[in-house]
Amino acid sequence: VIGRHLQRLRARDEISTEEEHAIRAAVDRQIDYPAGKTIIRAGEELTHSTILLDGFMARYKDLRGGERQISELHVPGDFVDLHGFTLKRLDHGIATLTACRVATVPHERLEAITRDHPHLTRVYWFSTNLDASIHREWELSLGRRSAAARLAALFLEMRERLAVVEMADGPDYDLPFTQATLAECLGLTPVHVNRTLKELREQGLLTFTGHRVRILDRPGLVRLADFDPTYLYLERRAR
Amino acid sequence: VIGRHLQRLRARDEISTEEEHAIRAAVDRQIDYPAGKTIIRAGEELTHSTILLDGFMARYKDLRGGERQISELHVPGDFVDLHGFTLKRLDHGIATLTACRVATVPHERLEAITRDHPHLTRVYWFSTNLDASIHREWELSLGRRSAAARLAALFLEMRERLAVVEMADGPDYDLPFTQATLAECLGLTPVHVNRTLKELREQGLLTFTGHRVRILDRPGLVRLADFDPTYLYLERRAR
DNA sequence: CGATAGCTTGAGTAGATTCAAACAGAGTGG
DNA sequence: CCACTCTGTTTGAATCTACTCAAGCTATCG
Repeated sequence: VIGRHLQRLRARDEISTEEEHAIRAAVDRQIDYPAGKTIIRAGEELTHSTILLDGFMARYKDLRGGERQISELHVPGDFVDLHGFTLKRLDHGIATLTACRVATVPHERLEAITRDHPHLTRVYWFSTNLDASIHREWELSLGRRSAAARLAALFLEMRERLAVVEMADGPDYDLPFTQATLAECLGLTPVHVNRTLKELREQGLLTFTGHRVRILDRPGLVRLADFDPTYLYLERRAR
Repeated sequence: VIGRHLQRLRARDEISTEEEHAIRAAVDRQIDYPAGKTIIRAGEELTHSTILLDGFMARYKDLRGGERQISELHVPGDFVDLHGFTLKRLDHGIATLTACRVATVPHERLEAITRDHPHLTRVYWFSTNLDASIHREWELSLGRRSAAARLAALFLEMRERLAVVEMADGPDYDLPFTQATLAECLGLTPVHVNRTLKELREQGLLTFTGHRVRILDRPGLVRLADFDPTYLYLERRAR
């Protein structure tokens, strides 16, 4: 069940079979959620963390006026609230974007890992630092990229991340989001996302229809977004 | 020398004297930098991490066109590139905003801490997760807050963070930044920052002159920004 | 077949940008 | 000591990107 999670970890570091066993032993139970459900509310006390097995989730923060900002998207294999292990309460909510299956990991078992598996601890620490790196790239998008460049950067990022868990067919992949969800990621309105998608389509850069992304001109998109995937830390590092 | 760093850690968790000794032993040497110097370039291989003892620093990412986005500000006591311990190369640059004094900590000593001090390891892991939490709050600002609300949120955040290391005089504090630096934090142009600061001043909310922030109407600012400081995790947690 | 969610397009507006110029203050050298 | 420069701040005018409000469209589902 935890295969994609291991793929994700092994894309960046070596995981010994002993460590693999420790991870498998840490997993408690599996849960299924419907689409559009908040599974963790901001400020809630946490006793376990959650590995996303299947489906898409989002971390989000809201403003009083109801404006929502998604701060990160999660794909299968991601530890969606591993940071909750040290934070104990989250500063944000986590919601499903599609139907999802997750595995839970009790915090006391994570604590045991920090006692007994220093290397694996660093791997998981790295994993939360990777989330922070993605946050920084999104800050760059939100602060300095045009609407078109933001969309390009988002679609390029999702392709790389989905490819790690073998969920991309070459340049194409499924992304079962509404345009309103994209707007919440990009700090735009749904209407403007719609217009900008049309632009990208008319320029032959990509299409996004029926919840599927088709990348038509990757070099063009990379140029438009000034996309540099090093922030995803996809090189395997020596132990 | 490391007093503010300990203050910062102890604002959030208990640090035993034994752990304090371990931290002091991990510190290698002190370095002084002038203002406006990039001390770590994106992608550079890292062998040590850096505690900011005095002065202000920023993490930043640039776009091809030269637009710069600051992703986080650092105040004295912060471990500015602790995440570099697990990432090994940073996805962003780090620059001084003022003259700074830092202490360096070799990565092999951090690795020793992960072997010998599980609780302290979690404290430092928490610390990088706190950085990520600040990133998320900034994503919210950049994506959904108006220019005035972004400024308000930034000034409120800096007051809280500086108060932890006793660098705030009640509601006022020194913030030796130019308006251009604020613009790079907030995803705005310097011109618009200037106009928006004027607005805040005319509404009696705050003044920012001569590198000093004077908070005149905190409730008004909190309302304007919808500021909720829980993302700074300032409550002391039980061990 | 109507209801609903999501997508699309149009028209008018607002917030932020760009370009430009003027101004203030600190530091420098003659 | 004063002209000069440099950096940073301030203001104005024109423009543009993205937003708002609104309506029409499409596909899906009970």
